[in-house]
Amino acid sequence: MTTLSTAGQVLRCFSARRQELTVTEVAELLSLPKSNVSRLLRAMREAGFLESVPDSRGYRPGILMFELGHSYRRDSALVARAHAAVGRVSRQFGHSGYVSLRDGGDVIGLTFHEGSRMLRVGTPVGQRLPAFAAASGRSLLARLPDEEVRRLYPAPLAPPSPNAPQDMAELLARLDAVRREGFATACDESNPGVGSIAVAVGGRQPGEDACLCIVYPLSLVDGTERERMVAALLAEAREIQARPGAVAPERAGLRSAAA
Amino acid sequence: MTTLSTAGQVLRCFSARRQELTVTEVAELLSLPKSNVSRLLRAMREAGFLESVPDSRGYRPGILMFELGHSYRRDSALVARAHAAVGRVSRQFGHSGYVSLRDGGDVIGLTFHEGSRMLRVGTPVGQRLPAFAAASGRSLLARLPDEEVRRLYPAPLAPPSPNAPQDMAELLARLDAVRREGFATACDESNPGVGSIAVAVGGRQPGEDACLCIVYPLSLVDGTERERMVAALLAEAREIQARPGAVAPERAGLRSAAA
DNA sequence: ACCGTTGTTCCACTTATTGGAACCGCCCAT
DNA sequence: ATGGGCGGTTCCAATAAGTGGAACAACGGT
Repeated sequence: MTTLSTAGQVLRCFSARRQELTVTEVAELLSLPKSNVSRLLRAMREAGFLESVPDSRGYRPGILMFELGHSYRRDSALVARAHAAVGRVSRQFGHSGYVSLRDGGDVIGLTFHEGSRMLRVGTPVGQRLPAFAAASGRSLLARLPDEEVRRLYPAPLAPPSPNAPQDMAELLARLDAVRREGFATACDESNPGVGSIAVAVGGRQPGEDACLCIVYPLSLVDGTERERMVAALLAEAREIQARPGAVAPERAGLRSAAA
Repeated sequence: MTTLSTAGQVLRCFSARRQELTVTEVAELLSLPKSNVSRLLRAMREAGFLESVPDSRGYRPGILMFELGHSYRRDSALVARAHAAVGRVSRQFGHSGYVSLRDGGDVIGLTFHEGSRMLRVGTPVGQRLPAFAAASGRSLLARLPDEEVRRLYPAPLAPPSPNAPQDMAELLARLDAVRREGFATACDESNPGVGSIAVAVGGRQPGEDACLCIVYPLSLVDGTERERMVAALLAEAREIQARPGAVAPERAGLRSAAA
């Protein structure tokens, strides 16, 4: 193991839940000697990857991570168009929408358009979910051959709810349905009370796909509205696929703030 | 030099301008042999710090950076209160506002509240500016002793505009004024056409300070409005300082999206 | 003041990193 | 077509790092 890959493992220990970690916690999570972890975390702090939390022994990701995170794919044409498309559907129905990407067996929210109804789903930006247990994730997984999906989940699936696929066979069956129908849906899977509809759009390379997803409170949406949202998302995705090089979306205001 | 600190240097080569870098570019920027850079970038990709850009030789920061960046200080009470306070002043006057932090001799935008006027200043979130040439930066620098400010800028200042401090003496004089008056201002410094007013609030530790900043188009604001904005910001900052442990701001909607 | 916990330092051992030079592959100009 | 030129990779011995068990130090709590 190189120092660099261990450092990567350390960073993966952080999440929205775990915003702060100590030497002992990291040592246990990664099964490493405390001595190594102690030096590694200090070295990562010196290098800017981490910072010490004041009045605490803990470490947290450094401001360098924050800075880098905020220009991620800022000028990707595909993401920009997907974001604009999601925004249109979101405005039309009043439900929140977002664009997400796949990273291995997970999906991560990339951009968000907040819904306009009083009861609305909040932002998933920067959050990681298991792809197999999310509409957005399955819409992206469906673009891979079954064989590759199997490789992404070598261990048995750990479904977060009874509505999620319970094993590989069920997952593959649902992916097949996504391939036939062109969209994926989920109800009460990774997030209780939330339903979602997702359509993937392709980049030039496989693995460079993005996903358009609308999320809504289950209590608010009936079959008719759901079908209209599916149709709207499919139409937007078709438009993106049909004309790969089309216009980027507008940006309002002066470009960047002063101080 | 350890691998880790070199990796940190590599990441610092990226910015809003430079979203993608090749082996040769990094080798020149850091004055390192191409052989090392070639291996390092590959190792950083394997570890998740970077990803290869499709149809290009280039590398860009990886999705791991994006993920980590989005939970940075998400649950800091100081930042949350500062953000809420900036939001109130921003709404009152219609101009954009933001919260920023100092990192060495730079400031970085952390949260943003968009203005409501047709002409408004855009987001600085995740962007790095030289602290000495920004109102937000000077409000934070003013909390340090002169001696430490000198240490932060060992080389002669490189002012981005004639309105910025041209040398260390002028900077220290302006910091002194900030300490007396309690706020900092800037016009046409790092961003042309933009004026700004900034007030710092303190964390428990020095260096853990945050800055409340209002930014406006110079063409829209006269002396009277400016003074009222200064007063509003000062009042908010006083409130934060007076009651360090007070309430966090509201968050709307269901907490996190499903998929 | 003591104990348990957490983090750091030490040191011999092992392994990775370094950087010059040679090499590969691609694109462009002749 | 062919020979640069350029960007990137690979090779290798010298060098500098990382490793982990154990002893040690620093806190916090009772």
